[in-house]
Amino acid sequence: MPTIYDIAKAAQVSPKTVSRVINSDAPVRLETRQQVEQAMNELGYVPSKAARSMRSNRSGIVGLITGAVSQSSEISEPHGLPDLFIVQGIQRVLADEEITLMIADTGGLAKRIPTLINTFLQYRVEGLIYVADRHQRISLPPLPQGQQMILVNCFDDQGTPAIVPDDQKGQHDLVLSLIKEGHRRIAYLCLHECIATELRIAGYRKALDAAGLPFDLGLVQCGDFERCEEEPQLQWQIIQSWLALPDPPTVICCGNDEMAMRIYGVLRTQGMAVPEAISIAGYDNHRSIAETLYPALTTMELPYESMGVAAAQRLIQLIRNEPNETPTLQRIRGDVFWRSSVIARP
Amino acid sequence: MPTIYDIAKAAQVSPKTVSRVINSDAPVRLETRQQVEQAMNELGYVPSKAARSMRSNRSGIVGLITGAVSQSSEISEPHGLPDLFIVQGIQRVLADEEITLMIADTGGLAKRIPTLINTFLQYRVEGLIYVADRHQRISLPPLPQGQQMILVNCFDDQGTPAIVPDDQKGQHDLVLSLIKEGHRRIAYLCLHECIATELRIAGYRKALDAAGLPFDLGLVQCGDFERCEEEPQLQWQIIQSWLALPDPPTVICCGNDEMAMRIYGVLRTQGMAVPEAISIAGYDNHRSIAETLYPALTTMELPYESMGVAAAQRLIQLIRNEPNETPTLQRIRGDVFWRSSVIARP
DNA sequence: TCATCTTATGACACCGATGTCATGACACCG
DNA sequence: CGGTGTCATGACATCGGTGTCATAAGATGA
Repeated sequence: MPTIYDIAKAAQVSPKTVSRVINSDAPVRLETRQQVEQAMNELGYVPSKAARSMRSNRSGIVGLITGAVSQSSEISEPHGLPDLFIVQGIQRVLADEEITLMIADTGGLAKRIPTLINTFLQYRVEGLIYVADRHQRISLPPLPQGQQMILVNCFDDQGTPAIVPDDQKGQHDLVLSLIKEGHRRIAYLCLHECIATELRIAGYRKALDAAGLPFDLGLVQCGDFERCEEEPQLQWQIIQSWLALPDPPTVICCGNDEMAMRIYGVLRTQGMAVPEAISIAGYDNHRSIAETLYPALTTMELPYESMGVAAAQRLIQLIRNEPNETPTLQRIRGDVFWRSSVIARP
Repeated sequence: MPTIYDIAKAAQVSPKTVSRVINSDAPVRLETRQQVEQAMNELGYVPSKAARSMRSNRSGIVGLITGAVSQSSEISEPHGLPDLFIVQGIQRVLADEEITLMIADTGGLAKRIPTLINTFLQYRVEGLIYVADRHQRISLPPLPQGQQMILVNCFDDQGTPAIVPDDQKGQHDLVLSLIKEGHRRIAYLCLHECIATELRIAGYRKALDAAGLPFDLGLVQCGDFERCEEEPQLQWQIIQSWLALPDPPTVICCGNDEMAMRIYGVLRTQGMAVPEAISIAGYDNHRSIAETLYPALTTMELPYESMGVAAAQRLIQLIRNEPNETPTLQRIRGDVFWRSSVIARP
């Protein structure tokens, strides 16, 4: 691979002049410039980032760490991996700023994180991004003084800037649009207990309150049985108990689109048509499910791409030392995606 | 960020001795080593890859380019993105070899590829990996002499080493296991015309041949209507025409798991139970669909992770200049995942 | 016409690591 | 006791760029 010295020799100028042509940071005579450019083309010159960043102390690299990390377990569950959209959002913003993204995966093992961070530090990354696979509280090892970091889909107690989905507002908006379509009895088949579930139940309740509808504790049940053998039966039992009520629900909100997909199966096995017999709503807008299901699924977007964009923009602000008045915890809102699994009620 | 000079000063030795402690490539007196190590801990020393790679000419980086690139179109379709598994497989192998992966995304725009490659060359990557989002023929710009590259999920005409799924063997194995379970009339609702479809139809036919079953052209139909409004009706028309045959199929192979999911919906709308009335098989083993559908979907694995592993291993061989007798085009096989959407026929 | 300024260029040091070679202190051997 | 070998360490150059300063040529102005 040729260097500026090779180019300098070929163009019969000094290396510094070649540098000036490359960076156009000082005037160069047209004729000289052309000689240099010709030499660069002929020799196929590619500048060395290593040499450059050594001199300038700016690597142009941002490091990203992903993986299923929680304080509690080390289970790497086969996740749907739509959190890749977060990465895509980040990537897009960084690419525009000519920043290169280095990605490392924990493979679900939290203990690998310090090693990964260390590798990134060796490359003198200008910033770090940690992406969790679900909304959670985390705790990462301390970083060297001055090293910028952003958390995505998670947050910590040390005041690290964090980007999370606005789960409360999300469920709130979804339920509110159901109410607007005439639904009065709204069941919620939620996920296991976690931060997202907690927030979403709060949002669900708030929406009912806002519409002056009563909150019926019986209409909120955990429908997440971790895909065990008996899950369909257990889910059907819950639904049956709801249907047996004097005032049964007209729509079921599911904890996520995957659960909604399974509920489609359960209902149809029992001869209940969606949405004619009962409406179904999901959460996540996991497009390969929501758009593909038949009928297509009404759902609330988990704004992964927007979160990625927000994270990258915030990190760039930090790197450039620009002033920002964003709160530490930045909540990103999604949209309701209205499809045919919910029908209006008079 | 401290350098070896800072460490050297603190430990009262020469920078070279610090280097020796770090690399343990020459004997250092125990006492001296401890002084140096203490200084490194106290100052929080992190070696600079940039400086290192400049001296050694080895960056320890491999660049990966992904994105929907084809010769024809520039449409970035909302793909299920399970090709992330390819990246994970690659990542895992490279991490073990202490190679860092840099990932760039074309965002579906082929014209960005030269720029991305150039960026990687600036970092002096030791190898490049190009991952396509579906099995296809591609054509990439030429690389500098000696720059190693591997294609994944695609291949070219220049003899670049490539890793692709063995689509023919895959469909062949799937159909063969259906036959083993007693199915004699096997319908195939395939995807639009593409390399994978071509190969899979060949595999389907070969399996029938091997079992001495006749190939009925009428049982192979394209069921891919690009999610248009009328798709369910069109698909049902095809299925209806099959059911009207004097000897109707007992199982339908779908072009992928997404299509299988939609067929579940269509069949149930028409009051047909899966698998009692008719069995369904998919392709891809897109787990968030196959395992979540009810009943769970029998399908052929698209061995993305294995492909990633194979690609990384092959690249490392190339980088290390190890001899290898692998053919240019390396086909990776997957397994049949037998679930409850197919029942045995007597 | 000479001082001053601008333009175009080069010489040289430096970023942070490592390879090469030199050197001083011992140990060992004949 | 002198020659040889090993061990532990340091001086110095080098990788490929860029920042700083110097300098020569030509333009401008008093």
